Amino acid sequence: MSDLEIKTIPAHEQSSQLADQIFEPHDHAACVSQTVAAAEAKCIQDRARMTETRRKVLDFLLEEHRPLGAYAILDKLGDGGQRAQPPVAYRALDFLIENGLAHRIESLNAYIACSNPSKCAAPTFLICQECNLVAESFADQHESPLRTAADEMGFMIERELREVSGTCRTCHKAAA
Amino acid sequence: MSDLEIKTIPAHEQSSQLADQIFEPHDHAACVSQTVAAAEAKCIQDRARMTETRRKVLDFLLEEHRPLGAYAILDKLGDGGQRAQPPVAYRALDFLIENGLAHRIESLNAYIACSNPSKCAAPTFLICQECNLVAESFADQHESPLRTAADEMGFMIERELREVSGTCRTCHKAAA
DNA sequence: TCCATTTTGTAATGTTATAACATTACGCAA
DNA sequence: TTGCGTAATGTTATAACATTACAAAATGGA
Repeated sequence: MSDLEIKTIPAHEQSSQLADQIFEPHDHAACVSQTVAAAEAKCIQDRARMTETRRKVLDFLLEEHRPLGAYAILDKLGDGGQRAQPPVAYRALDFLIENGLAHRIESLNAYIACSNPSKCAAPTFLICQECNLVAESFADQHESPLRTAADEMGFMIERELREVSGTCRTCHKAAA
Repeated sequence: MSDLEIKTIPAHEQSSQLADQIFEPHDHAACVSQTVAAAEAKCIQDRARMTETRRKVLDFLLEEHRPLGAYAILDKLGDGGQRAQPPVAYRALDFLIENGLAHRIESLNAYIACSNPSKCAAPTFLICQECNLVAESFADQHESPLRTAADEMGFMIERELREVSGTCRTCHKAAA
């Protein structure tokens, strides 16, 4: 752990983790335990089984707010010994994604834990190209110009993918 | 060519090809020649070289409003004979993308010709999961909730990726 | 014409993802 | 506790997508 100054977030605010806290020093242990708790609650509610492999993969994804490639996950699963086979990681990832506990970042071919399993739907990702941290924005997208355009042409939206790359405030300040 | 009814689009409107025309029968020959003309003009303007391979790849991408995978392009380049090596396709695609003549659809790992090289910036893709057609929407995104959220947290946007999957009007009607 | 730069050809390799099928573990009811 | 059905995992093979490296050829300008 670093000895940077840590912001403490009141418990009642933690469940609505703001995207920009990701890009700054924060109480990450709390961040993890809170997300794990939400994930477990969601599994119980949805009668989904959180097995050992799935749990491990979720833990790996939660280590940092940085996406992991499938093969990085396999390496971690192998842990120095023999590396697990691809389907092991992909199946766990499929489970986590189907149950809203993780997301795939299409522009990076990589995966990240959902930072708020209880209220996440159609998230937007903010990807900092400097520090590689990725935050989820929960900004309401119901009124987006895109939805209006789709509506007008009779296009039924099923899945919406939004990924934004750029520079976070912290990295931008550092560069100046 | 099919003998479906064709809509003729006045020349002065062709340069602002509407996304929903993609999903319906339209004068595709005009569509192609118009886009090729715009692409050539852009190359001259930007002092970019439209070589034979690049031209072929652009032609392949223009055949239909459907994305092509890199290896499909390689097959077409080989044309029954020996298949070209991956870098041949990827270099041509890089060129086309850098010069705004083609786009990569991240959620499909595939590529599509830009339907309006002269005015395309930060497009949104509408992907029909039934017919696999992909349209670009040029809806203005300057006022999106996402931009506001990014602004507020000091995140500098460099690249914006928007891909929407669903069902186009034509396929939706057909299903009913 | 010569030089510098861009483009092309080709081989090798790396990375990501799925298919197919055997085996094991788990939840539950008899 | 046993047996059964389902879910999950292990394993092998392969498909699909992408990059690196380097030599040869073409191109355009001095």
